[in-house]
Amino acid sequence: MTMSEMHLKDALDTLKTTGVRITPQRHAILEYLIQSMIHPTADDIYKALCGKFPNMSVATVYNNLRVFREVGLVKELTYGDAASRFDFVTGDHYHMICECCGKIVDFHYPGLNEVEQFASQVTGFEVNSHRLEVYGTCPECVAVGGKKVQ
Amino acid sequence: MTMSEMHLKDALDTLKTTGVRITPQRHAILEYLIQSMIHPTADDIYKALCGKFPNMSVATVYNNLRVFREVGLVKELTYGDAASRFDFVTGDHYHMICECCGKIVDFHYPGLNEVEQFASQVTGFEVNSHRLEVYGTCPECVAVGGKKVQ
DNA sequence: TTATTAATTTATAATCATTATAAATAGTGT
DNA sequence: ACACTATTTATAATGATTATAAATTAATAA
Ligand SMILES: [Mn+2]
Ligand SMILES: [Mn+2]
Ligand SMILES: [Zn+2]
Ligand SMILES: [Zn+2]
Repeated sequence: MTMSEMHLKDALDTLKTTGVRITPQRHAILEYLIQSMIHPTADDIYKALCGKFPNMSVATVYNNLRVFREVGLVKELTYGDAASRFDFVTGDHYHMICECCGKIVDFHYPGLNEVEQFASQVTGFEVNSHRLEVYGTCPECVAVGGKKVQ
Repeated sequence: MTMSEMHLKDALDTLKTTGVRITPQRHAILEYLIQSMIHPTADDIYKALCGKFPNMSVATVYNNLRVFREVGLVKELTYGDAASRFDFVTGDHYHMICECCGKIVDFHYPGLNEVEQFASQVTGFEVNSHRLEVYGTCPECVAVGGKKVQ
């Protein structure tokens, strides 16, 4: 069994135990998210699957992404004006984002617990989580001398 | 001269040297941003000033916030569905955000340069900046047993 | 297998932050 | 005060996301 197949099986199990029905659309969205490396938007997913599901509504994609987020299968990466992007959850990692072409690349880094603790002490908040993104220019965009777009 | 007055003077100087005209609306928006502690949305600013400027358009607020961002006077904090919030730039700092009431509190922390360097090495990107936010529950919301809302 | 039932999907309209447009107005240097 | 142009205003448009309600279907038990 490949890694992707294992992730899919685990995800379907999670849905089953959470009492969420497994529909062909949900199956396909999960499958797409697991194999995708691009951190797709809802519309990316819709476009990728509307060949297989000609009647599927964008609302279905949004609805299911919300369901997946609520049961912890998916993380939503939100940005201002631009559309949210979705990341199938496998483990903690951070994102490097190209300000020229929008590419998002994963990277792992040993936790930032000390920052969380420090922030908690100095603000008095109870800490739940944190979000770290690094912005820059990807090698491809550097090569063609790309300028900041988004 | 108070700190706020100095910030305002510096900001107006920046506009002058950048060739951006100083209008009453711009003056008022800057003044409001400098004294505000709440990291206001464009609409917050609009509501706060439309008493003084009964004919001002929301578009004016948005336009000027973009101008201020472009000349480096203001940072835009973007979130998914929710409206952007704006922060008058005085120095580098991070944000602690209450997931219950939405409050945003500043905190300072010695740079995360090593994370930037690490990320650059491992991804091959040229790094420009990073964004770190810590999420949790503020003391007030903890006191009343508030639950996660946004 | 079939019937039942509630969850889900679909189609469509609504929402809401933000941006675009064009005409009216006003800041700045002379 | 004048001329030139940036800015403001009013309004419409955009685009991502959500709401609604009717039609469909997954899951479960008889
Ligand atoms: Mn990722
Ligand atoms: Mn701040
Ligand atoms: Zn790039
Ligand atoms: Zn709070």
